[in-house]
Amino acid sequence: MKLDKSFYTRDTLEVAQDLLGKVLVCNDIKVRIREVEAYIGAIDKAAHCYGQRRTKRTEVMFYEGGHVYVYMIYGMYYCMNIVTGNADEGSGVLLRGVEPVGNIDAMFVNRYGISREIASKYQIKNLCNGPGKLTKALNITKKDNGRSLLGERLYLEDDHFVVKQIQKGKRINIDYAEEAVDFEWRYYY
DNA sequence: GCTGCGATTATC
DNA sequence: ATAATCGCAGCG
Repeated sequence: MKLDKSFYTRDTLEVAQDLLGKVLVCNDIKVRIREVEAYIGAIDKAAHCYGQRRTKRTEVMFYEGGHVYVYMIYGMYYCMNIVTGNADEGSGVLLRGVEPVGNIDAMFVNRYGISREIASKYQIKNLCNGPGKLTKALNITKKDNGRSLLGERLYLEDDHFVVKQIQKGKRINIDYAEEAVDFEWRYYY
């Protein structure tokens, strides 16, 4: 079942936890969400849109929940967020890790430019277990910034997979965020 | 215009 | 532990 708008326009921390175990569909590739981090601009110094910082880059973060915020990091990688809550809220959830569900071969080609056999030195375990890796594996780039998750190319599915135990902890690589470094908004299983 | 740096990754 | 690599935000 495809998730509709009402799934995304809720409290960000609830959406973040509910995202775990859901299936992300991108063209013909499917992956299951394993690790996420929430970012809430109104109170979160780690968020790009902290303090209503509305720039060309962060504009999408202020869209209504159910859109995708993609930005480039370190000049080399893209990170993908799912925008949550109401319009002008400025919050979202970063996808930090997923696991392959369908069309793993295409993911290998996207990641390494070669077939899975030839890329045998690389392990499936490392295929998409990071924010920059998963966008590469799914071929998600700047062109997807602002895209709706209610469309055809990119959307989420609930296949009734049950996550037994959700783990939580502090977010990764946000040392600059002062008190927000201690917010336990990273969820995984 | 300039500058410093980042919600990362692969490799040493 | 460190290089790779460039768009963005802040400043002026």
